[in-house]
Amino acid sequence: MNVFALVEARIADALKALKSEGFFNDDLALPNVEAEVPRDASHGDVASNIAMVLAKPAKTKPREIAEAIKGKLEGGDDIEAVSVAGPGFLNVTLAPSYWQNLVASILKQGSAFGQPDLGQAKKVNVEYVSANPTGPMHVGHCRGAVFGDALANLLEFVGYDVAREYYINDAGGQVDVLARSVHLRYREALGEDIGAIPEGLYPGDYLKPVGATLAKAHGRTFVDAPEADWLAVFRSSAIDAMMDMIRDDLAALNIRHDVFFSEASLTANGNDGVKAAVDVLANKGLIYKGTLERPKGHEGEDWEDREQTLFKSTDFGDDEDRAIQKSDGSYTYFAGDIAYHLNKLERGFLHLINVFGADHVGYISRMKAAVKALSEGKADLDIKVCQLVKLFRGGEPVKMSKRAGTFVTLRDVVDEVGRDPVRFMMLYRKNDASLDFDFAKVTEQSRDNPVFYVQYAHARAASVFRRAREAFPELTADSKSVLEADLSQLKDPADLALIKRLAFFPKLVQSAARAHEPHRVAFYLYDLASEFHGLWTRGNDLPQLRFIHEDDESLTAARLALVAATQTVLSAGLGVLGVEAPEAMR
RNA sequence: GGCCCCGUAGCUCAGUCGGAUAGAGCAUCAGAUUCCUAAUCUGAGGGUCGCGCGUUCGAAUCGCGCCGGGGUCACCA
Repeated sequence: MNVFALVEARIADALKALKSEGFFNDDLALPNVEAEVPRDASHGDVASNIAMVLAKPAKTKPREIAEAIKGKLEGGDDIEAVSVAGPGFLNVTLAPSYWQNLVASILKQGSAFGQPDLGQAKKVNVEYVSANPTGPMHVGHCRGAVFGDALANLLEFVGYDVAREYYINDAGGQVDVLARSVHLRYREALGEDIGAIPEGLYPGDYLKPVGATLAKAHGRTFVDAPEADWLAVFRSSAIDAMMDMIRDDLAALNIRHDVFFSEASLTANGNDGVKAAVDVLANKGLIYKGTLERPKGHEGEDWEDREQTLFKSTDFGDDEDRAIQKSDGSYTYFAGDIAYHLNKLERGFLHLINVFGADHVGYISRMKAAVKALSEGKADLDIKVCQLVKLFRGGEPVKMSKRAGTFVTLRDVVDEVGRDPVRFMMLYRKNDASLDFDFAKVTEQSRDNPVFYVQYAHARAASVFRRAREAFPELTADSKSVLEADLSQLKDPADLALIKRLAFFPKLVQSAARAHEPHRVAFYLYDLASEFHGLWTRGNDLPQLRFIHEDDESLTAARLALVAATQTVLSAGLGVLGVEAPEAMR
């Protein structure tokens, strides 16, 4: 039980006792007790606003309630002091022994520390990246990829059963264009001069090897053959090649998926999963023929007023109904996505998370409407939007143009900056705020980069153990002497401040997981690293705060226990972010 | 024009479920290393939380209306 849960439970007990003694009316419903960190450490270790919450329903002054609770809490195990402050805050200070014992508890739990069973092994589906299989990943995909991966890690960390999915858009017109582009490269590989790549086809050199492979496999068979003969073959090898490339790019960022779900598979093998999904909605009376109004801002002349097959998404909070079929009768992308999400539901997922880029925000409300309709409100879909990443180099924006071939790929960024800084920077910002990414800042001025700051803290902890080995070879992080050290020696305020920061980790991880916000972990790690660096340097002035005392093995063991606990939490947090926790920085 | 995101120190950004005197980094200024890695630390200055109204015992946080920046808006994916 973490410290907040402990205090919450104590207060809840106190409320029950007060109620049975007639302090409150019998019909008063006792609310959930919430405890948090007070803004100012001088207010105590844990604070609760429960008295103010209860004031109105109990028709009693908040301070009066707080005083009554205080009376019940005082003298309890591990509680050193209770005070009432301000309008009615209840401030609780825990005994040093409680904090000292926590260090042992962290070491005992190891990497399991901070994993409250929030998820209870419930199944969660996280869909992220889902970039079109028409080329290498560009830098714009980077943020959503890292975010989705870290979010999946986070949910796994708190006990969810997470499936990481990638939806391959391999069924639309784009992949036919891809196949045609590859056909040109195929002819080129056979010696033909294809000239400039025509407008509308994919010009990238990355298609050359695909053409060459097809040339080797099929010779000249398809050079003058009608498109119908080769389209499917070329499409499928092109998609395979692109997905291999994308998987490599993702691997460079340490990102993996459990499921690559093919859009085309929905309608393969004689099944029509899209029609089936549309039928599900039709059976609920949610599909109809109708016309949409021309959008206000749409002044273009290419607007056609025509009847379409529509999904009544406005019944579920969308702004307008959405098209299911194109003018040629084939299904829209949205129809396929409905089928995919029905598939997720059929696989037993009631918690769905999609990670979108900012350019897809307009898609959110229809997707939520679809899931609401398909699941009859039983499933929840959260859509996390990653805002755009703007690239800079030394303060100057990096201009990108696909035509000029100057667009920056994900691989470019990883190669130049490194995996860990890329991941950390992408997570060192709220997902829905736009992000300026400056190559110069992340590389040249690496001193200012928070990722090194956090990693350095971990490396320093490792370094202490390397040094300690010289004086006390037996004092390893997992040794009995360290695990069972006399922790009452950790009594300096700086020691206790670090321990309290460690104690916050479980609550932090829980709230980050609930909010689906992995960036909170990154900021926490920065704060924790700061606390540790501070304690380290304080050893300059106060020798008793140094970690190694060659003339005192017992004290060294206790201080090493604190270092090990810090290292454990840093490592766990970095693990959630998918950033390496190095043993050394040089 | 509709919808979504953002607006907090000179700059880049945190701010937990509505809580106490709004925080950090950078930059500026002043300091710290015979000693576990100075990729570190200590201190100082710096604020109309875009503006207004409302809800509340209490608002950076919630609601409404403005202002500014960005994204997006039948049929593509």
